[in-house]
Order: sequence, then structure tokens, then C-alpha cells
Amino acid sequence: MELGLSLGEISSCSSRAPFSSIRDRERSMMSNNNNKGLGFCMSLNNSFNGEERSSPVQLHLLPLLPENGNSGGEACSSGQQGGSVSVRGFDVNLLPETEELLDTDVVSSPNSTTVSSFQLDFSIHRANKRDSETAGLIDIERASDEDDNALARKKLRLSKEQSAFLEESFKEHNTLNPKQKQALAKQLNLRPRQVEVWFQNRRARTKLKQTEVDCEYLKRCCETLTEENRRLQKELQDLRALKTTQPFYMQLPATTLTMCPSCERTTTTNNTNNTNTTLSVSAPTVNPIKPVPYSHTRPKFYPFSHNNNRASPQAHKSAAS
DNA sequence: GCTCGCGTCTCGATTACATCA
DNA sequence: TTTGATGTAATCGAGACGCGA
Repeated sequence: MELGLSLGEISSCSSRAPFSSIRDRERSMMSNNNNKGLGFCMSLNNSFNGEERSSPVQLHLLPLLPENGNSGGEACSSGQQGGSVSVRGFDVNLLPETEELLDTDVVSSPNSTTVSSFQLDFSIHRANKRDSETAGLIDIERASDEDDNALARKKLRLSKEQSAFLEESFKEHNTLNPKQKQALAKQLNLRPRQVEVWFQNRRARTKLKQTEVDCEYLKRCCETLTEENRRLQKELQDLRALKTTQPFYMQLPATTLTMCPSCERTTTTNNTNNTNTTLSVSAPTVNPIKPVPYSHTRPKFYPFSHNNNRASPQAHKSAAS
């Protein structure tokens, strides 16, 4: 199967699927006889479960990326056909020997140039890279999985384009199957491991933000309930005071004031005839506070439980085959 | 059918590094 | 220029699951 699949193909079949993750969908598709035997949604001609779908977020980033014939992109080892991965024109992971930046033109962090647009002029970028003082930051071994452990870990910053690309992909699905990982890595000229790590960290950040949102929500709930409790206590105190001060009530048969904890209603129980009368003095209306989900990045799968969206290795194998 | 070892995945926690004020 | 804070890429170890023997 052709590895050089475009991200658009991925997104076109992955959006809005009623599964918590790609893996869930993939697992479902594995058991689907309409699978067409390829085991990966990219092969399904943009249809899923028989319905044609259009992705709201197309991952065809390529037209937005600088098309610069002098970028040296053709020399990239990614093996993609001419110019289809122009992002690599300013990719930090370029092998120095494949770019014309040897010796003095050492690549540093791409973000040091404050790339503000996909229309970045690559020549400017190169000039900025030339100014970098952190010449040793280039990871020559990046393009080679075999050399992962050759050097001490050097941390690179993904370019804004790469981050944006990954972000868009994450919006579509917060987990990746091997095919998608490969495709993304190839598209961005990163190692699959880097893509995988990025998604891991992105999920962690999403969860952290969601936790903060939830925490804030619970805090507001607590405040509201405290205030409500205070109000009810005062109300109860008033009622008791009213009961003891007014002689009219003294002549009535003995009653007890009870409050239902569930419906928050105060009930008077007449001991003589054993009938209950519900007063409408309580039952305050509590303003419901709705939890605020964390923006768009909230994962469809909220990973409170461990590994609850994991695909079977079989699915991975099938997808990879 | 059950068990064990292996491979693979994800996660949380942490480290290490880059960047900025 | 130095330094502390912050963001994030990368690593580590653990747990869960599927598969084959």
C-alpha cells in the first residue's frame, strides 16, 4: 500500500465519526464486512458506514506552505514526489547534507525566527537560521530512527507549520493508528516517534486543561451550595423563631418541622391526624451551573480510565499491512 | 480452556531543553 | 549578560490488552 497518503485523505474519512477515537472506529471497521479488506479508512474512498462525508478540517496544508523551488526540498530524503511536502523546506529535521546549509548554515530552532505565517519566505528563514547561535541544536540523527540513541537527547522545537498541522490533525482525532502516524510523519518530515510523542503530550495537555475547567466548575458548585446552605439555615432559623413567638401556633396540635434532604421542602407533620402538609417556603431555586467543556480541543475520548480506547494490536497490524 | 511470554499501546510522571521576560 | 519562569519535546516505567505457543 502506498505510504505517501495525503493527510487530506486521512481527515476525509476520520471526521465526525461516532467513535471515541480513530482506534475505536478502526476496531469497529475491522469487524465490518464492508471493510473492503484494507483495514484502513483511507482506502474507503471518503465514505464511511456508507455515507459520504466531507471533512470540516482539511489537512491539505500543502498549498499554504511555501513553494520555493530553491528550498532544497527535493533533496529531502522523505521520498515524496516533487514538492508535495513543501513544509520540509524549513523543517528543523532536515539533514544538513540534504540542504545547502552546511557548515555555517546550521539549522537552529525554527521558532526562533517567529514564523508568523504559512507564507513564510524561506530565504528569510534561512537567513535567520544562519544567525542562530545554537548551532549544535540541529539533530542530524533525526531523520534516522536507527540513530535515535546515538546522541544525548536534543530537544527541537517544531515549527509553527508543523505544530499547526499536528493541531489540525489532533482536532480530527486525538489518537493515531500506525498508518496515520506514518503519513503525518512523512508529511511533516518528522519521525513517527515524534508524531507519537506530540500526540501523547497533546492529550496530556488537553486533559490537564479539562481538569482545570472541571476544577473551576466544582469550585463554583461548592460556592453555590455553601451559599445555598447558609440561606436555608437562616430560613429555618426564621421559621423556628416564628413558631415560638406566635401564640397562634401554640394552640395548634403539635407539629414537627422536617426538611426533606432530597427535595429540599419543609414539611410539617401533624401528630393528631397524621397528615403531612408541605409548605412552600423552601425549595429554593438553585441556579444550575453547567460544566464548561474545554473548547474545541476536548477529546472525544476523555481519558479518565486507562486504555479504554485502545485498539487491538491486530487492528494495528491490519492497518499496517 | 487456561497460562505464560511477548509485543504494542497508552498513560502519568518526570526530565531536559528552548525561549522569553 | 544572567536568571528564573514557562512551555514543551522526550524519556521512563507501569498497566492493559491481544495473540500465539
